[in-house]
Amino acid sequence: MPTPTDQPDHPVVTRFAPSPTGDLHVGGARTALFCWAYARGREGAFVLRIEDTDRKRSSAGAAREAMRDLAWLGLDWDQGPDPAGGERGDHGPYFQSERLPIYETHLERLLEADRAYHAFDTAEELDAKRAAARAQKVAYRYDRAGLEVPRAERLARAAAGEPHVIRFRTPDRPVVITDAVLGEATLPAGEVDDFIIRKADGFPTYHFAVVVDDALMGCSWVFRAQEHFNNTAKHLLLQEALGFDHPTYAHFPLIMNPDGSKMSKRDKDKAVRAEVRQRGIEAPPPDSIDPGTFSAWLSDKKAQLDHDDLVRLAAALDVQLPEINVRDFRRSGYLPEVLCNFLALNGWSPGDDLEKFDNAFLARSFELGRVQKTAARFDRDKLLAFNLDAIQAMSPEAFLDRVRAHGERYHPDFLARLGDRQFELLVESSRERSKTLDELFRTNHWLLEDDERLAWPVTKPVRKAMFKGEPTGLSLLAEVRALLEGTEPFESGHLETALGAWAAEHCEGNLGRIAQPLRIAVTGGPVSPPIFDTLEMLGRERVLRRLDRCLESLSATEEAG
RNA sequence: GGCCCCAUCGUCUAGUCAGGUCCAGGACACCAGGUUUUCAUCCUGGGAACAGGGGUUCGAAUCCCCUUGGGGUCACCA
Repeated sequence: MPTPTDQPDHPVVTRFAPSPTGDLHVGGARTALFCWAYARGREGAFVLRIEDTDRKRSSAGAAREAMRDLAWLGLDWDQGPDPAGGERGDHGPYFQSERLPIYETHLERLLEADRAYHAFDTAEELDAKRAAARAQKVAYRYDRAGLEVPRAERLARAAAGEPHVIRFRTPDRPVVITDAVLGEATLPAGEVDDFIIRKADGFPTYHFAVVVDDALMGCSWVFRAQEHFNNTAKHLLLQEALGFDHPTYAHFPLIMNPDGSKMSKRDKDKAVRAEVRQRGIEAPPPDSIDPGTFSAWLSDKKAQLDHDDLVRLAAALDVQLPEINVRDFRRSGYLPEVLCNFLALNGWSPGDDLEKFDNAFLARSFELGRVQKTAARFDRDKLLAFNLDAIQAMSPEAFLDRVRAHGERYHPDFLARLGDRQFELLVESSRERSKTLDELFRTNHWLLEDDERLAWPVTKPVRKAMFKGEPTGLSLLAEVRALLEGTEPFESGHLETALGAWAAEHCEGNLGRIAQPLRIAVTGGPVSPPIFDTLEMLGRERVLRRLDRCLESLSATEEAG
């Protein structure tokens, strides 16, 4: 049973087959990206199949979201569900839950040939055996208890409707797996047991469905994550029993957290929990999440907040959630083309010290021989640097469009409170300091703050800018007020000229002496876009009001201590 | 624990398959300077790795073995 590593006569058909049990994980996204690239680079076809054989955990919503995420990444498929309705391709349906009769046909063949059998073990019996194996520190393998029931009886009991599963009768011999990236591996005989191929609820298991579908859909190349490597033996055996050709397998290295742990949705919960614990928080911040939910979560270390609550709580605590799923990266303001580029670099590289490229290049250049065998640790800092570079390379117009689209999706309230010109100015002045599309929404709350409620907490940089030096920033502020009142028009360029001249006279030409106190006065803190833009965004009236209140507030502070 | 796989800077990686041009290259991060009205950017420079031990060979990051370390898997989940 040779597994072909090269199939010159086969058209290239790859597939991505997510299980719609939650958001699309970045690891899954990378698998999809590589599958897509391989097909696109070889005039092949890319199939999307939804593996929803787990009735309890699958949802149509998750499948829709996965398709939306793939589309966002720029990955299109030739065959599979069509998000607009219906499906593309001739080998559908592409939801496994709709293919039950097909699986039954092939199951029947196995049953008839006695290559599979009905088994009536209860879940409790199996659990007990597993626990026993664990206690003895040996690997659990199904003991074929089901085969002790004579075949005729098995058939009769199944026909009578007794609950059962169907198991594959695994041949007792070693299995050689040939993998296009890992090479050859031999699993010794007995390593693969009589695994279940149809569950008690009548649905096929992953192993059975994947083998049948890959064969029927003509998928000649199976790419997936390394966690599936050992499963390949089961699939190879099933293909033989069913008389199917073996596809070429390639297993990609896993993508791990920076600390080497598995990247999982739990990490987000952990990040928030760690922050809550570290700050000793005992009740949720006002307007975040339900106090009952919060305390139940806090008191149970194993509990996980649902995603929306987590996002709300993280926002209230100003905690950055680690991005795990594609939609997390989207929400954080990463560019899809950058995410693809970076994801491709985790596990593959084109060589020649080249690391910036687009999906078209990836499609042209991707080859299995250059795929890494070792797990990669996901470095968000480097991703961020890539995202920054891409943003800096964008035209101001393109950046404006993309930030606006991002804002409409994730910060509609922010957008609604700004005038067009105000928003454009904010975006323009933020571009060269933006690492993500989301950053300017997070760091410019001063713009939305009510003038009458703005406060000036005296932090170290504030003290330095306002109270130190001779004259102090605070006194310079009082002097510059008249200038601001008279500058016409109240616009960035004019303000720059006027304040520049004023600084030459009053600050020995050192603009910083007045810029920083001004920034603090009008924003409440030491960080904002360039000062002239900051002033224009606010407008004269608000600038003066904030200035007056600041003078009042900080003069009192200065006198007090 | 059984079985399978893997191993180059802190991280992603080039170089490995066809041994010499590699006292190991790039990027991110880091450190030190510099530019800058804050922050961020930007510029210059720097430290930083072939896991260890045996072989094979004139010659090993590259081939072989062992040790160590890491990962995967052992579900009526995929």
